Amino acid sequence: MDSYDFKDLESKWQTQWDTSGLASCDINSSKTNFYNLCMYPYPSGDLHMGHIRNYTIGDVITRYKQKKGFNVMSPMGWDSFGLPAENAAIKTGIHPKKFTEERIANMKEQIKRLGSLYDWDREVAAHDKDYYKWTQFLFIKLFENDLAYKEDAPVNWCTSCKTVLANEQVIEGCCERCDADVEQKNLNQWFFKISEYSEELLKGLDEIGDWPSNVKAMQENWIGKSQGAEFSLNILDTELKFSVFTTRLDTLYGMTFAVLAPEHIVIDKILDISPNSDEIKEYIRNSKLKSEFERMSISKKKTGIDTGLFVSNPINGEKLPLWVADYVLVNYGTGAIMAVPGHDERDYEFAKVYNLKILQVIIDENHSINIDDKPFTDRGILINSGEYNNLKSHEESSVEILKHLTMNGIGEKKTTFRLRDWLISRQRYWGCPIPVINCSKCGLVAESLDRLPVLLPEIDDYKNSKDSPLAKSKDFVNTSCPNCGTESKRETDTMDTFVDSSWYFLRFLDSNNINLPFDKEIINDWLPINQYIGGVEHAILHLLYSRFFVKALRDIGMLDVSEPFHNLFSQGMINFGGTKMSKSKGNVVDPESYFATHGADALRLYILFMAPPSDGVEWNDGGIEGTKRFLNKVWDNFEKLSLLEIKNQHEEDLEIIRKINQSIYSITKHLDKFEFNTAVSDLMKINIELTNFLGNSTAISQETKEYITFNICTLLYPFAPHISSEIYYLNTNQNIADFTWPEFDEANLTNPTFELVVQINGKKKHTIIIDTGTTKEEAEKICEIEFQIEKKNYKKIIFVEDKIINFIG
RNA sequence: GCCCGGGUGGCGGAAUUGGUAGACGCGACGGACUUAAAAUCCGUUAUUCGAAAGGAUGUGGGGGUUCGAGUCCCCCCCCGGGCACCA
Repeated sequence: MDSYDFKDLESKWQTQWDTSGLASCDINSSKTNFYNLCMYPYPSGDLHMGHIRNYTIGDVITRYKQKKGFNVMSPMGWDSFGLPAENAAIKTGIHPKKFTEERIANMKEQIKRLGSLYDWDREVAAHDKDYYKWTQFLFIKLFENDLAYKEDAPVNWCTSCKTVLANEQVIEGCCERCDADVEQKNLNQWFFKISEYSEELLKGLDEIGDWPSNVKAMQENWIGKSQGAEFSLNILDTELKFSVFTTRLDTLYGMTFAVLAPEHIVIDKILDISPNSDEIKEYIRNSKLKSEFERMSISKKKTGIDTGLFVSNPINGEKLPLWVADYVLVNYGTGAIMAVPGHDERDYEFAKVYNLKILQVIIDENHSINIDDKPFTDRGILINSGEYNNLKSHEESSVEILKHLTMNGIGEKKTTFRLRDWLISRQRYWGCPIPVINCSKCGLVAESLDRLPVLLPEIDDYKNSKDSPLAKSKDFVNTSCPNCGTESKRETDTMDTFVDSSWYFLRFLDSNNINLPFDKEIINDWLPINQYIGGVEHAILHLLYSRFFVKALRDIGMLDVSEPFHNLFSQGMINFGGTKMSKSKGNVVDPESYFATHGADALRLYILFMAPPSDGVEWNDGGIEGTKRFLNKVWDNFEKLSLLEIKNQHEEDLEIIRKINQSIYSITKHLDKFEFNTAVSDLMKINIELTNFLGNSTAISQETKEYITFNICTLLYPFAPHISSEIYYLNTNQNIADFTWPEFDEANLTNPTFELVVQINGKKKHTIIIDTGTTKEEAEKICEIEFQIEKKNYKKIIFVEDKIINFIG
C-alpha cells in the first residue's frame, strides 16, 4: 500500500503549474537569464527511457535555477520532419502530417505527465509551415551569401532510402538509418559551405564552456585538421601536372612512385597519351563497381595500375613511375600522393604487391632499424637525403625541405581538413522544400521572400523512384521565375532534417515573430544557451551543424554570437538486457506504465539515482521500488511530524537542524556538478535522520518544525516536485515553488564529535569518538589512557586534525 | 592502429580529492506483525580463519613514491564508445 495517492496529487500539481504559468518565461524580466534546453525530440509517438532521463535532468536544472533566482527559459518542440512518417505514408496511405501531429499530441501528453516545466507557448514543430517558412528564409540567406551552392559531386546514395546522405550519416559504408549499402553516385546536389568554417569550428572547441571531453574529441576527429605541404609534380614529356599533399615532406627523398585516385581529373588527359589506356579504363570501371565500404576496408589487398608515365621528384629530379590506385581517396587532400613506401604503411603494402622500389631515408639514432619487413614511421634522422642528411625527421627536416620548395616556387605550406561540405539535398517528401527555382534565363534563383513559404504539395504517391516525390506535383514544379517571370521549374528536393534542428533553439526565443525568423536583439540577449542537454548520439551531426549555422548567420549579420551552446551535458544511454532498447529487439521498457504504478516522482528519482547521469546504465525494475519506498517514508515522516506536540525550547533539535544544514551544503554542491545520483542519496540520508529524530521525539518547537518542513521540501523539490509541493502545501498552505533555494550556515556544518582513527604503523587499530578540534597533545593523552599507547615508544606521530592519529615506531 | 571514457561486494554505485574502502539503494538471509501471504518494521550481509574476542586479505595485474594510495607516478591486461587506406 502506498502512503499517498500519487496519481491525483501529481495531476493536481501539474494543472497548478500549468495554470499559474510557472514555466512561462518573460524575456524582459529583470532577473538574470538562464537558457536551459533539452534537445527537441523526433515525435516517434512514445516517450522512451532516454527521453525520460533527458527531460528529468533538464527539469531538475530548470527548477533549481528558478529557485536560485534566474529567469529560466525552458522550451520544447518537435523535430517533426523525417523518414518514419513518410515510410508510414507509403505503407498505409495516411498523410505524414496527420501521422506526425497525432504522434506529437500523444507524446506531449506523456511529457506533461512527467511533470517537467516547459514553456509551451513557445512550442515549435519543424513541419509546421510557420516554422519551415523561416527554414527556407535562412536557406535563401545562406544562398545569397554564397554559403549554399549546387554542384555535381560524387555523393552517398542509400539504396534503400533512395536518397543521398551527408558524410556524417554514413557509418562504415552503410546508411545510419536503415543499415543498407551506400553507393557512390555523381549527382547535382545542394551543399552548405561548412568547410569554410573548419578552422573556426575547431578553435571554438577550446573557447566553449563545459563540454564532455569525448564530444569535443569526436568533433576534433571529424574536422580532422592536418598540417603539411602541397607541391606539384610534372608528368615527364607532357605539359601535365598535378598537386600532392603530404604531412611528411621530410621523406621526400624516399618517394619512389606517385599515385592518383581513380577519379582524379588529370586521368582524362592521361588516357590520351598513356600506353596502358585500356587497362586504366578497365581498372577505373572496376573500382567504381566497388562499394565505398569495400574500397575503404583495410584488410583488402591493395590494387592499382601503372600508367606507363613518369613524374619527376622535385627535390632531386629523379624519374618515378606514376600509378593509379583506389587506396588513394579523391576527396582528401588533392586526390594524389607522393608514395614513400619506406616510411608509410599503405605505400609499403602497395609497393610489395607490385614490386616497386622501397628506399630508406630515415633511420633511428642507433642506426639499427631497417625496412626489410615493415616501413619505419617513427622519429629518427635523415639518410640518403642529400644535403638534408642527419637532420631530425618530421618537423625539423620538413621545414628545411619546405623552404627549398617554396623558394623554387614548387610547393607551399598547406593545411587540409577532413571535414567536407554538408550535403543537404534529400530526394524525399517529408522535409522542407528547397526554395529555389531553375530559370532557363537566370539560372538558379532563390524564391522571393514574399512568396514564402514554398508549401509542400499534396501528392497521391509518396514513393520516390528516380526523382523526388515532389516532382510528381505539376502544380508545385511549374512556376514562374521571381526575377524575370519566365515559366520555370522548382527544385524538387527537400532539405536534410538536420537543417531544421540547426536553428530551432533560435526560433524558441521569438517563436511568434511573423516578420523574421527571430529578432537579433533577443538572440544576442539569450545566446549562448547556458545549458544544453541531450544524447551523445548527436555529438557530431547536430552539434556541429548548429555551431556552423550560428557562425554563418553571424557573418550574414543576423546575430552577434559565435557559439550556440555554452555548457553541454550528454546523458548516457539506458539499456535493457545488455543492449540498447529498441522496438525491433522487443526490449522496450515503457515509461508510461510506471506513471500508473509508481508515479512520475518515483520514476524521476529512480532514473536520477540509478547511476551518474553521463554513464550508460542497465534498466533494473527493482530499483524503482526503492525510490517509491523512499517517497512513502517521506510522506509518513511528515504525517508523524504534524502530530508532534509543540513545545518552546528546542535544544534537542539542534542535531537534526545541523544534519539538514549539512544536506543543504551537500545537495547544492552535487546539483552544481550534475551529480544527481549522490544528491538523491543525500535526500535518502536526511530522511533517515528525520526518521530517527521522530522516533526519539514527542514534541518539537515550532521553529524547528518549520525549518525541517521548508528545507526538506525545497531540497526534494527539483527531483520530486509533486510530492514536495503537496507536503509543503498541506503543512503551510503555501506553494513551495514561490520560495528561493536555501543558503547553508557555514558555521554549523561540522559535528561536535568525530571518530578518531588510531593507527599504529599505518594500520587501523582502534577508533574512538572524541570532540571535534581535539589537539595532537590531547589525542595522544586519550590514546594513552584508552589504549595504553605510550608516546615514548614511538619515533614519530602523525596527527591529522579531526581525522587520524598514526603512531610510527 | 589512433583518440576519448572506464575497471571498487551478488548487482547499481559512494568515498570531503592522499587519511576508517564499500555511503545510499537493489537483491539475499534471519526475525517481528499476520490464520496465512503481501505490505511494513527490526537486524545481518566484501572475502577468509576463528566458538568468540580478534586476526589476515581486499578497489583489473605488476612495480614505485609516502607514516598512510581506490585516489599520485611508471609498465601491462581487460571492457565500453568514437574515428579509421585522411597521405
